[in-house]
Amino acid sequence: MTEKQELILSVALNLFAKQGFAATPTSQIAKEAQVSEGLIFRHFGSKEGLLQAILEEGQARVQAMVNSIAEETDPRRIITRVIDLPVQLIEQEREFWGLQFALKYSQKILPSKQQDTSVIALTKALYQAFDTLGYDYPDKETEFLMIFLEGLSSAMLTQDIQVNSLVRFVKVKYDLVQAQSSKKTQLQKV
Amino acid sequence: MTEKQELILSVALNLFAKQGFAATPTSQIAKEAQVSEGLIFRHFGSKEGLLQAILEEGQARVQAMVNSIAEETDPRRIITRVIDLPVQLIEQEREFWGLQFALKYSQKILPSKQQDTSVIALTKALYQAFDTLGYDYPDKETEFLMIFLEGLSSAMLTQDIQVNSLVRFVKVKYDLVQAQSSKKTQLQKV
DNA sequence: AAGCTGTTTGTGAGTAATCACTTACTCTTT
DNA sequence: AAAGAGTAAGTGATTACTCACAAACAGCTT
Repeated sequence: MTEKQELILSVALNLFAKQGFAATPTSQIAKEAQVSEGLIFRHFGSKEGLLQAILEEGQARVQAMVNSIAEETDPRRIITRVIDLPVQLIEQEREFWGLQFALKYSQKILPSKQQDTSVIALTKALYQAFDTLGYDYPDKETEFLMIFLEGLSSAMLTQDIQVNSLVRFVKVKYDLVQAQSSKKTQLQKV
Repeated sequence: MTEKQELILSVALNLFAKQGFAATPTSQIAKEAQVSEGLIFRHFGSKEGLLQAILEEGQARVQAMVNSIAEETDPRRIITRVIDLPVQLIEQEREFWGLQFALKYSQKILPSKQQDTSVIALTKALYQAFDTLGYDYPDKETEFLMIFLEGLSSAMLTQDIQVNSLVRFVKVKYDLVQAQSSKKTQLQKV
């Protein structure tokens, strides 16, 4: 991977996230990366090939974090880390996730099965955690939390929300941390 | 509004939702609507004007439903109807909402202040409902539910989930309906 | 009814600009 | 000297949009 190759990837990610894939011409990528347009096609074959390279690079980093969560044994730690995961990922790579979410709604782009397996692994870990903790409907509880986290990710990308206080609130609900005041807000388990 | 004008709007919505705004040429819209390409520009001025017309048309329908919820007085009915709203909207106009979500992540398109005011009105109604019911942190509770509903909408558009059972599960959590079995899963209020 | 007139609706053939991509070539590294 | 990295100048196809003109329709006067 040469310097210019990495530069192209980074500039392309930046522009795809900002303007959208279809609305970003390769000529603009070349110009801002200060390379010839032909180099993009030499390295990545096509504009779609460039997109795929960007997506695969980002996906590898996710996989590592997901695996680490799945190895966890303490159910409360699992739930905590699943909640923290999207927040960390988006704070680290906001542009990448903005692009991911934008692509999600255009049925043209293939979702690269790796992403599915990540989500499935996370779902399984969460289910076992809720089950171990004695929740009555661990499957629904899992689905509920996963969908909330999808909304949280979306909100982080499109609005500016106070993530920390909201995450704390959620953790209190799931009895993962103590409430700050004497009042209680947690979910009732049984 | 002539027949062909409505035809253009409907075909354009269909294609924008399926392929994305930038990836859909006006020539394709004209072809599938069986009108001359010039007619699109006669009626809507530009491709962006066409998009705006589509968005404004859909937004009017939302406003009516939101207003009706805000007039509600019973807090439990408010929460129930806020939860049901996105499900109904997406079931009625899946393509329109697919387009809305896709546009959300491309910073280019203006979000048409009307959408903001709808969300604000909904947020206010929800806050008052939670407050009336004696929830400890009605603001956090509101934010939490709104973000979950954003995730629910997203999930309805991109996966196929069993919405009904999930919505029921949520309503049990908020004590809006009875649990089917003797087990309890609802949120604890105080 | 019939004719006249102005406005709106609609068409088809343009247009310049831009698109993704290619090719012939040079430079750099080993 | 062989191979990959990099470039500049193209390529035809496609893009959003325009324009000159025709058809349809409305109202108004005979």
